[in-house]
Amino acid sequence: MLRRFAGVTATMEGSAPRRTRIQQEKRELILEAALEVFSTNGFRGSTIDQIAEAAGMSKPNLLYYFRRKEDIHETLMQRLLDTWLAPLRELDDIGDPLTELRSYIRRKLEMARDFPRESRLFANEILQGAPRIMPMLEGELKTLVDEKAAIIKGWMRAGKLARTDPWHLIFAIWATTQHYADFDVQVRAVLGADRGGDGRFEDAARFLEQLFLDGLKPKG
Amino acid sequence: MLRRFAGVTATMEGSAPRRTRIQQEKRELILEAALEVFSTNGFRGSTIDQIAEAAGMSKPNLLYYFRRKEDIHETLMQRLLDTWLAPLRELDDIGDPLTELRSYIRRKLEMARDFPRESRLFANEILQGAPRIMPMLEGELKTLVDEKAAIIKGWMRAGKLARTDPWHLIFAIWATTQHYADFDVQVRAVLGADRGGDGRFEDAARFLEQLFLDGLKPKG
DNA sequence: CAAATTTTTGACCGATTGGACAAACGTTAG
DNA sequence: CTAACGTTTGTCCAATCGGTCAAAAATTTG
Repeated sequence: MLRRFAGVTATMEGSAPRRTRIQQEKRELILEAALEVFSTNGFRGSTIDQIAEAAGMSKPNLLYYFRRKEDIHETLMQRLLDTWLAPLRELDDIGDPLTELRSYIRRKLEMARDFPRESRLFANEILQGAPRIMPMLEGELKTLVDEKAAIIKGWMRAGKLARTDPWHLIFAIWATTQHYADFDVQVRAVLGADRGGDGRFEDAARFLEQLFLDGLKPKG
Repeated sequence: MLRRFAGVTATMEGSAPRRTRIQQEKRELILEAALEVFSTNGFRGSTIDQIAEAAGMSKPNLLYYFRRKEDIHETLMQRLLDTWLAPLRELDDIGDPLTELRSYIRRKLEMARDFPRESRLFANEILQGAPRIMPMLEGELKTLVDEKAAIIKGWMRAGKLARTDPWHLIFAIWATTQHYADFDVQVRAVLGADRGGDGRFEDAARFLEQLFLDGLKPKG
């Protein structure tokens, strides 16, 4: 008799892998634990034992739901990318350009605040050369960014926005917002006990809005 | 007879550890190799064997110069921090504020271009919670940033700069410049073959200058 | 109920890890 | 030359790694 596995590799046929209630719950539990572990230790720095312990189960039990360590990481990555790019997808041609950009910045900053582990997981992957998601970067991501850069370029041509490089503008928004998730320890250490509390995201939001809209030149 | 070691732990007395010519050269070789390996794989993701091979020597030979893996990382970190904060230390009260900030941004961007491995080594450490340099962040770094933030605040009070949060301004400069080192793979993937070449740093410099000085609002 | 199936676990495996050690080798000073 | 010292390496070790497997335990199905 063939052995059965609760997990399904990503390369299998696209048909829904119909899972039992227990399988769904346990897989969810593992992914949650793995997000915690991977995001703070990186892929190679994390062990299956750590994830299993964080998920409250034995290692062989975990391997019953995900056959390989990489399968967990892959599943996590696929889910992440959808939600991670959602704010940029929402960037819309209709509406006032400055308002549109401001709310994109705000949404990205909220994601850094509410999903710091996802941000760090992504940062870890990119830092190490993106060995597992390179095709996505050159494909899906590039296409999306090019598309949005074209919209921004249109706004600039219409005189609604200062003329500048849309791609580097998007990079700057990513960098400044994700910084508050990826470099959180540093931000809190530098701000100190008094200013490093919960208010730091509102301070950041105010600052970034002013920076991106008006820059640093004094008025008048 | 006591065994001798070419390496000296950081906790030993501060006296110069007088080393032979060979020791200096080999230690330098190891640190160069370790920078390459650590910056792309993280601390836990790197092995002594990898570093030894990259340095062209056997593992026991490497361990003759650095007794533990951590000692290499620690030495690398200490050297890094000095040069890494040098641009901020240069930020000076004399001279025009906008010019001063512009050249700080340019210096940081040049460091991202010329020392990407150092940037990634630092990013790796912060991402994983800065377990090895936390005291430095709360001590030396915070002191330096507070000091420079006070200078910037002075400029703002004098009407030479738009009023905003100096700390978050420094974060934004760090984030936008280091992004081109830490997320280099992503930047190149999104820009594509034509625009992702050597010119990307000049494009970034132009964009960042405009962003920080004038923001995105259209003129007039 | 009982049979079939799914879930869980302890024991185990080969590979890799960081590091120890003594012996061999090279170099230098008297 | 030779003794002392500095350098290099092969070999080894215990711990940890990702992953297997068979059997026990729990659950679902008829």
